[in-house]
Amino acid sequence: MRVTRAQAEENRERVIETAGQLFREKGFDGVGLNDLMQAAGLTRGGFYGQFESKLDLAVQALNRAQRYNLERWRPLAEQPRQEALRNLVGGYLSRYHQQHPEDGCALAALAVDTARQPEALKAAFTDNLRTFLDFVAGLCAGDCEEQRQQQAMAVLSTLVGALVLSRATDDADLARGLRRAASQAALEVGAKN
Amino acid sequence: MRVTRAQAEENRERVIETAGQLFREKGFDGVGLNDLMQAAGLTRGGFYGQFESKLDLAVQALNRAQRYNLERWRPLAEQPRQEALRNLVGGYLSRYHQQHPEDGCALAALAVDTARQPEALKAAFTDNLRTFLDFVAGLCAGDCEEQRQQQAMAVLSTLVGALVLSRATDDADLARGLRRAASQAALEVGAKN
DNA sequence: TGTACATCAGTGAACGCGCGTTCACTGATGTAC
DNA sequence: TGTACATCAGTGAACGCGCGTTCACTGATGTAC
Repeated sequence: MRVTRAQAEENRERVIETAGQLFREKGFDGVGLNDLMQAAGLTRGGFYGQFESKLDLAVQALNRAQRYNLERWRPLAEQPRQEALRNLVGGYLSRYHQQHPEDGCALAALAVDTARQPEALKAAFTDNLRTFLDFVAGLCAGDCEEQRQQQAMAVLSTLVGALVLSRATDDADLARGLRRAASQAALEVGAKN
Repeated sequence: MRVTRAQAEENRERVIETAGQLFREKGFDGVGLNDLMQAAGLTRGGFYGQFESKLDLAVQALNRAQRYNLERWRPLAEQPRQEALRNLVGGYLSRYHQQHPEDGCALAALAVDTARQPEALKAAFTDNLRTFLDFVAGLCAGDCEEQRQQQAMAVLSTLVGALVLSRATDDADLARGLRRAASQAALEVGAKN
């Protein structure tokens, strides 16, 4: 049952991406390696040929998911700042993003889970958080770098909080209210100079 | 091994409170009924004499934890609005709250977990969220109820996001930066009229 | 107030199940000649 | 280029363990007389 090296690498990648989706949807503890490998079209036993441990995979899946996620926002940097910020906020607090954690920001989907996991994962989370903050800071209107960093921290906190709360409620109106109110506040905070 | 009715009731309460702490610390999936009952000084088997299911307990524990939590903030309503809001924000984004989810806001500690759980739990979460939003709205400075509600949603989103992110990072400076920047933004948003 | 007995809070073993991880094995791939 | 063999990606059974849940049992509590 051996497989081409290229095929093996492709399998490995598919496991990482599938894991990224499943973890964001169900949490680290909510996904078994069996489900995971099956979802990637492989069998249980192959896992330890590809990864050191579940934690090892978690680190890679978090990195991958957030890298892809950032890549999707990246084009915004071409737009005028204010417009870009508006688009970021609008996209981040869209109904789609609320309803599809598996295809969204890993920081929001996995922050609480990460807080309960070993240092290795928190370190990876921190890297990704910093990268995203830098990106958001680039869309903020403050007139010095330090101010833009602070704006980015406030803006991202608002976005993540609203997303996380809106996902936890069963009331669609309340969820929309949260996203709307947070959008407005985030824009105000980020567009000041 | 039968026990006084009063004692039984006391045991039940202790299980609910212990569960509230453990769930906030380790998540719903991170706590087994065995650990839980042991932490409450009882044995595994007694659980189903007291509760219908783990989900049933989760609902009660979430309600209890958030009720206690709100009671602690309640005295702020006696203070002048602006001061009260400052105290709420300062306390919510304190280092202590960051480091002690088990003794803090259940909305922040369990939002992501709740999003992955059955409707019954999301409904309970929603009730508690509404109650907390009403309380926060009472400390906001907007000049009509609707505006204060929107301010409360934005403020709480900012608080929850900053808390959740600060807990997931291993960098104490970054965590402090997030709490600071979010504090300032939340105050600005909530104190406007 | 004292005795006889029904109630039921809590015990601890057991249920089937899925977890993360290990391992002997398979057989196509990649390599050496 | 063709053959012989070592490598190793992936398989599937098995490991010990803890999960949520069930249940027969115990014995002090609460109740009826």
